[in-house]
Amino acid sequence: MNGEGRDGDVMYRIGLFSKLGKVTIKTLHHYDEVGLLAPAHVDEESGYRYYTTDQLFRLHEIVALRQMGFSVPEISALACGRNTAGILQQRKAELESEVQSVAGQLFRLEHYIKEQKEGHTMKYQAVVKEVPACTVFAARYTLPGYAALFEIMPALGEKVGSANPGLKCTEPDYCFNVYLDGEYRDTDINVEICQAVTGRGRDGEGFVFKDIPAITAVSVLHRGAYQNLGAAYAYAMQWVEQNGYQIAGNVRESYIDGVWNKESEEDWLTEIQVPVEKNAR
Amino acid sequence: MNGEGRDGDVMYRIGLFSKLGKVTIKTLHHYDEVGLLAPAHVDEESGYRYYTTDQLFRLHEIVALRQMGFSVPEISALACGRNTAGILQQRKAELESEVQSVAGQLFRLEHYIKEQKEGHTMKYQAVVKEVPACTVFAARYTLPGYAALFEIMPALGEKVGSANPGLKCTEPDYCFNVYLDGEYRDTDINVEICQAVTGRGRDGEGFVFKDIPAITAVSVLHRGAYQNLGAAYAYAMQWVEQNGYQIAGNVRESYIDGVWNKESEEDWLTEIQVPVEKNAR
DNA sequence: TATTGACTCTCCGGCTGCCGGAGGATGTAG
DNA sequence: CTACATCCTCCGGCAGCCGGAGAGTCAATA
Repeated sequence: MNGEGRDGDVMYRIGLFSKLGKVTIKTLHHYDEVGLLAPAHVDEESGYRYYTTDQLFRLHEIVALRQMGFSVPEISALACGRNTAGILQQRKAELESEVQSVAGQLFRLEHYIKEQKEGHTMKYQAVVKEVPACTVFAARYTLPGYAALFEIMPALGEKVGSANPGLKCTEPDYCFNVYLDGEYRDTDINVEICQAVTGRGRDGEGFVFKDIPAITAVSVLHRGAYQNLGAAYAYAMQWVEQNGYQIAGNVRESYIDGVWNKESEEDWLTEIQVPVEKNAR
Repeated sequence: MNGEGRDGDVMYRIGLFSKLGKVTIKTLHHYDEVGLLAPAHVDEESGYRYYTTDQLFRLHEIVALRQMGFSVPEISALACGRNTAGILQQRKAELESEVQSVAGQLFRLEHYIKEQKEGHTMKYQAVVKEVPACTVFAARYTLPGYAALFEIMPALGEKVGSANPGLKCTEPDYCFNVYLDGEYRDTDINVEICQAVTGRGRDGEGFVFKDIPAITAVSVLHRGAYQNLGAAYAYAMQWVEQNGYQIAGNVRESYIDGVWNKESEEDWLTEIQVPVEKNAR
């Protein structure tokens, strides 16, 4: 019925053993292949695998570790006893960040569902992205109103260009404004205009070059005229707050499509980038 | 510099577009292949993909959904607007159970680390497993002590067998006891002996057949003499409590190796199975 | 003793959401 | 005209198995 090993132990064939341990035959094959759990005996002729209850013990250990989410190589390492504490701590850290991440996903999904229920047209989508580091030239202005912005920009470009011949904008273009006022204003707006370029140049009157570091940002795209940008800002800010993030820098308003390449205001495309960090729980 | 579409829109090649959207080229290839996001235009000769800022909008939506953990087919379905609410709810349920599961893993790992720190020899490993449904014959006894158990069992087998010729035990064998006393006793022990068989038979004097349903159980293996089983019970119970489970039925003590096939008590192998359910948070 | 029928073996491919690289075509600048 | 960057299409790989094909084994029956 059951095979007998040399030492008289009961030997189970893989099918029975898999039922004893409540794992599939395929899994046992796999563990054999990767060296996690070799059968006590393999018949040389038939290739049949034979297991003993000792293996059941080992299997239990493996399953327990798998149920904590360890990978097969990790379990092998743990079995050899190398760097046990390190592996455990590392897995703990992984799990902790995974808890955060799954909770975050759930939060975002609930936010999304709620919005949809409230009948929003899902005009905005917030996305977390990494914005790479870059070099920009920056100029500060106090403007009478938003309209003045796009009169200034060509002139600024000209000025910087003539002081730095050969200077090039990045491709794709990355040009953004930072509003320096803590509050909303529609007059006397303090603004910093930044334009990403391919290398540093010499500072000039009213503009400086800076290297800005990479950031993590929540990004919201806005299509249409600038007068409605407020809604995009509101959405982004609300999203940040409700999804467990914290604002970690000045918000950037980045111009993708605008009057320079689209006739219709409806086609203008602007991206709000809110630098963020994860909330400490 | 940038291509121009028929309608005058700026067209981006895949590299620039990937930088605009902060996704890799490979990802865009992939989304094209699976039909999630086709480029606005593909050059027939060169095969080059060209994207517009419209696609950027769409891409944003996709990324947002991916960041909530939706799969590609789910996003396709959401895009088509079929069964939107259902998919959202399903994903929500998935995420909720994932939160549970990851928290559970973390809990178990912490338990494991703590044990290891306390210098336990990791004698026991708890594993959650599904125990399949089966048919058993069961008999109840009040025993003077544990030793009596294994005198009774052969006789019981005989009795049931003679009343039901042709009856066979399952393979692998599954024989367990359930202690009916709520507390520990070492005398006047109320016990139910169960033996899994391949089919129902006729009830007889002192024994009945029953179909027992599948359960989820926490399993702990114990190797050695029965007098030390207490430690395994203690471990199992503590584990259940500390890892967010709840006892959901009578504990089974299942005999895998024993006096019938192992000479040395040290080799006896017993499995404690504690039927459980997840705690409602 | 041949024949079932239940097991088991070894490949091989597939799942997800991409990544990495080879080998070759295209596009743009100097 | 030549670099050099960019792009294309395969192909294979990742983790931890699952499913199936095709062939060999084992124990018991007819």
